[in-house]
Amino acid sequence: MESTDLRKAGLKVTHPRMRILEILENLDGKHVTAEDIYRELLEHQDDIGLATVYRVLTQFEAAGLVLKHNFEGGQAVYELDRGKHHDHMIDVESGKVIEFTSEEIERLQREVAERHGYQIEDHSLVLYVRPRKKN
Amino acid sequence: MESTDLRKAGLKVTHPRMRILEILENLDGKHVTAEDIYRELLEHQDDIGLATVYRVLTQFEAAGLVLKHNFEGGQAVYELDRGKHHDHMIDVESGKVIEFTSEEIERLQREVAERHGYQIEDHSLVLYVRPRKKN
DNA sequence: TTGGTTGCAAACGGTTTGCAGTTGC
DNA sequence: GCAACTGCAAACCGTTTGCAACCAA
Repeated sequence: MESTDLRKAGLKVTHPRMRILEILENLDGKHVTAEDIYRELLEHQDDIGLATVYRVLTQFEAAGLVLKHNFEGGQAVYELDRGKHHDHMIDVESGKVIEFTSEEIERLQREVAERHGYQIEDHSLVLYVRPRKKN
Repeated sequence: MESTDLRKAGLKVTHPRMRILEILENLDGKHVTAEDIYRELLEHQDDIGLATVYRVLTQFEAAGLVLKHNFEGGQAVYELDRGKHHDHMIDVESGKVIEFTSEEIERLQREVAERHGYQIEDHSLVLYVRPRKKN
């Protein structure tokens, strides 16, 4: 992912955008808040404002480059959209986020929607989990 | 649902609490924001502050009397917890919220969690839907 | 050259909180 | 009587916006 992706999205290739894209790429699977990115930038002496981080993330989302999630009504978290859809499981003890997919669940969702005369536009499935007891 | 429920929850039976409980009861299935309740109270000349509405809803949630949902990062919406678990489908055109249940989806969720060594504590499933095209 | 982009500070909107006065029990 | 509760206004916190300076094309 590089400057081409930005141009394709009709966005000028600027330092803030490239740096934020880089940071998102080096996350493999982790999810970050706007502030996480902002702090990371500060640590590397990049003089990029928090407002810019928000603006860039919003543009990236609109361009289909990143996904935004609103887990448990606090801060929004972002991740690069690598194309393969997945849902999330959050370990409530450690805060760890696990990604998973289930074609069967997807199918049942479509079925339920259809049964009500609808078609699915989007969906959000989050499991809040706890390490299994070994009783 | 009445004063008994409040006492059971260790809450004093006050006018604000009773009124808010009443309003929640007369919703059958609809979902309201704190402001919705506040406006409803104003219309009936109840002199109850918005802060109180928030405090009462938070207490009701902790007491297991109401459910709070954070659909699409705006305002939180509340509904009375009538015991039977359900998920939500939101018609993105009209904003209408439809409740549904699917024991099969629930089962698959438990399976997925188990497969990762977890047990489900809670979950949130929201389908954003659109009336089916008659192609 | 110029329109998109940026940093800053101020505004925003939903929610929470400190406090002094009030009320249920 | 006294702890629980309330209304009000101010604080909070994540996010957005107005604006003048800046810079990619």
